[in-house]
Amino acid sequence: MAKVTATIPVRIEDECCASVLTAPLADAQAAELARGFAALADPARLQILSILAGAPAGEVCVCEFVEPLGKSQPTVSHHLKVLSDAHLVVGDRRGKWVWYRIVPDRLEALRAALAPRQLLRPDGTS
Amino acid sequence: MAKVTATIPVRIEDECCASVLTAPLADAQAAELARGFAALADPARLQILSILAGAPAGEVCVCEFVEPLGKSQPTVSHHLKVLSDAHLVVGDRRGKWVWYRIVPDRLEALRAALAPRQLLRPDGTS
DNA sequence: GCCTCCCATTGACAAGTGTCGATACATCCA
DNA sequence: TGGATGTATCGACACTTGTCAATGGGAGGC
Repeated sequence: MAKVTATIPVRIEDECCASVLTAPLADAQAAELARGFAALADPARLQILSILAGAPAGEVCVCEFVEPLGKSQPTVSHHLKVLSDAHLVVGDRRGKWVWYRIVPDRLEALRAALAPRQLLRPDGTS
Repeated sequence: MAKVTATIPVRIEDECCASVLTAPLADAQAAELARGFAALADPARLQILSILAGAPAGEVCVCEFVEPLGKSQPTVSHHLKVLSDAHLVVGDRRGKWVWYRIVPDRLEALRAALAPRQLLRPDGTS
């Protein structure tokens, strides 16, 4: 926030675009957050996270996703890669199988970015 | 969650894809959440929300976005429409200008969907 | 060695998205 | 009524994304 002469309802006079509002959320931070939310912007990927979150052991074998999602195996693998690239999940190979689990910190960071008070301002530049 | 024979670490025997995990997050809910996150999946839109969140009066005139975002007016209008369609913001016309403000409930709903315990399970089907 | 199984990658395609210039619409003022 | 100003829509474009069939690669069993 920068200089704002009228603190409250800004009279509807003749000047609307009074500059104000310096750099909001820095470009780099906005881009980083956007990448995270983009990874969440697909039903299949949300269902993957849902399945992972509901798994008793906290991790699920890749083959467990194919049937519930109703997608082909390459498609499932693609979505897992997107989530993995976004650091929302990590995979662990054990023998023939690969087990994925959620990365709680990353998810929490995205959740925190939507917090009411410091909305989208991880640096506290409110 | 449905029937799971082994409650904990699922032996690495020979059966991996043992069905399990019935419908996770329902398709409709997943699609709805995905639409919400898709609206957040763009740096320009996150900056718009950031500017709105930082505005003293909680609302900002459209023209206030153009300069800080560095995008053309039609592009800004487009992003506002995306946020509006996702019910993340609402616009209010006053005279020549249109003032936008955040819809807290909608944002909170998306944030809640990322909560650790009931992760992505708004219906509590954990 | 070879075969089988699980998963990842590639290639290709349709569909969706971000962007801007041009234009239309809405409102206010003279 | 006409012009000026703020905002939304349209058309077009490049780019990205979700999807699957086909293929490649790693691990275990024979």
